[in-house]
Amino acid sequence: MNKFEIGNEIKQRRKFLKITQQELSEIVGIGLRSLIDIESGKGNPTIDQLQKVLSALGLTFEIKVISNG
Amino acid sequence: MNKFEIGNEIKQRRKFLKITQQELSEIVGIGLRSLIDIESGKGNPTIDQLQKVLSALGLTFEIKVISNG
DNA sequence: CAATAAAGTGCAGTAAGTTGCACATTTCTC
DNA sequence: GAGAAATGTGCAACTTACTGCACTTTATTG
Repeated sequence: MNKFEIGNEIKQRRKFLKITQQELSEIVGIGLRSLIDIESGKGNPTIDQLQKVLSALGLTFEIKVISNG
Repeated sequence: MNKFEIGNEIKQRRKFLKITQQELSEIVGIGLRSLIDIESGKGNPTIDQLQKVLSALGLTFEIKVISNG
């Protein structure tokens, strides 16, 4: 899962919840500009920022071992 | 999953693979100091850095919807 | 299609992550 | 338990992310 996929997941989820980037940025407490960059995959956010956004959207992330099955 | 848990996952995996922090930092191409901070949960790395470390360890991460089931 | 809202961009200042160094502490190994 | 290896810390420089602003482009709505 790369930055673009992450951005898309976030964007999809935000749209599903029917909120704007502006609204989400205010809910999360990060700059609108940062959120835009995250969603477009152009940014390189810190874990804290990513966590905040995911959390606000009812999302979370897990670490997994890459398996061959 | 918070930064401490992430750090622990990484540390556990690294030890499982029997490599030192020094070695892993060289494999990944990041500073030893950064890796130490990531493993201890003190750092706040960018996605790029986290991805590099996870990838080198044969790990990956997924975004999931938080469910009530 | 005109008006408005939403999304996206370049830029520059501010805040924060990254790194190596020198050193301290903990953990192995004999 | 001495010596060595691995892990961890404070610090300062260097680099990069974060943010708001002014503006452009792309939906959306009447």
